[in-house]
Amino acid sequence: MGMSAGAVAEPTELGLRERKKRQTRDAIREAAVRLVADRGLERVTVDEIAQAANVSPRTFFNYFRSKEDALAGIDKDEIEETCAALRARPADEPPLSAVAAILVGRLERKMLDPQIQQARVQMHQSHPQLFGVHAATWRNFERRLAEVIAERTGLSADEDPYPATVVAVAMAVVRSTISHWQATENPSAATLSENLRAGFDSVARGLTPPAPPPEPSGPSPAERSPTGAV
Amino acid sequence: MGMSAGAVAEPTELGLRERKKRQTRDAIREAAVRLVADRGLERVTVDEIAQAANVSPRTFFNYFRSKEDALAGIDKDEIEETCAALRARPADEPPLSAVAAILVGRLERKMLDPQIQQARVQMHQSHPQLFGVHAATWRNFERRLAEVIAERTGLSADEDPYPATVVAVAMAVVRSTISHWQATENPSAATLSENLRAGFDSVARGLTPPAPPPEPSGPSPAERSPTGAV
DNA sequence: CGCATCTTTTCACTGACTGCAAACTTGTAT
DNA sequence: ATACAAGTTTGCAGTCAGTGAAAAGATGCG
Repeated sequence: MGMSAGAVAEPTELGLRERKKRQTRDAIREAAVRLVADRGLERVTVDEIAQAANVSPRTFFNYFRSKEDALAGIDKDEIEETCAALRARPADEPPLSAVAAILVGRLERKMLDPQIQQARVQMHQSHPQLFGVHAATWRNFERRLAEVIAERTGLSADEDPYPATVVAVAMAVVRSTISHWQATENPSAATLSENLRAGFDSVARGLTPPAPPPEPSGPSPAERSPTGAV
Repeated sequence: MGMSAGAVAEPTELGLRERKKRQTRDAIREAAVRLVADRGLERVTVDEIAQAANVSPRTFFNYFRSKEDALAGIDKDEIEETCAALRARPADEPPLSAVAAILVGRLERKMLDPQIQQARVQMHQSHPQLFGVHAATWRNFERRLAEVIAERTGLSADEDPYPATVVAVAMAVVRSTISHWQATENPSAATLSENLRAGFDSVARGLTPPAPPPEPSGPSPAERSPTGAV
């Protein structure tokens, strides 16, 4: 088949085969996301996704291991980037602060595209099963970060539970805060970062309880501690 | 069929129906865990589990929504019990301590049957997908505990992120510690509790890093610190 | 063109899971 | 005891997810 007259602007590094494959993959993913966003996860069959993407059902499984897999967007590169960012923090910074900083930064960057991010979070809220697909990846993510913390503290990631604990706790703060932030009518999107920082502050203070709001019964006014940096 | 001579010591609060249901449920769960621990998740079919539990395959699905569901370590009753236990802690105890206490207690009680429990933990390690199924349940569990913490602290679980954070962090400590404990050759099963307590202590101290062990670079092997713990 | 290689499709199959109606068990009022 | 209401288990028939194998169709290349 001769090349069509309109020369492709792209420097066609990849052969026709590779291009077609990518195209097919994208078509399937796009069809899956569109259909699921429309009707919900269990109201969409693989056959329908395949049909919408103009491929056979079997081809769907040539590209994705499961229906959920087609909806995932997990990036190995991001793990590496985040590890590098953690390594780049000042060496004398306390581990929790360092992890907090990179996780908050990551979130802030992601929130720049609220459309996609909101949709993704929403999807995880309404289909917690999707969490399962990512579980292995997140576990790996935590492990890698823990290794970096181990380097920074001079501990052994295998022997000492501390690095893993710091990372796990930090992740928990992020998850919990996002969930809480989603659940409340959030006045402004910007406050997520503030909430995160407040959460990390609270952990850094050993999770001592904050002063409750003024109760009608017996107000015992403990002084509010000034919320500084993490 | 007459009751056997050995009269049941239990004060039969529940009718025969309810008792049989629990019995069936337990039988299915036990069969599922045992078989999966033996052969791995994908080498066991629902039919086999049902057969091992002496019920029809259809009955399996009357009790559990999926194969994975039968392996979930938490049910509604347990959530209620744990919430009650948390409510029963001294009112002046710091929230983190209270949650730590009930979670450690729960774990210790479960570890009384190391066969099953070990298998269960192992399963989660080798089949991270199971987290997906648990995600919804655990989320609910966390939510209920957070509500109790909210009661205890006089905060609003909806408005203040603190209760959810405490619970989420505590859960993270437990998960992380179990995982770490599993990964290391554990000399004795009893040290899990100690590790958990150490982890919670560390959090209570704001996750400040512990002192690192002597560095291997210099050929001056300082005496090993008499670390009883970890 | 002709051949090796890769991709897609078809087919047949196992296993998860659901709805429905029949059969059976238990609680209870008579 | 008996009978009836209500709950539980089961078999059956069917849909959908997911896999292996081999035929059929593209593509790359000499």
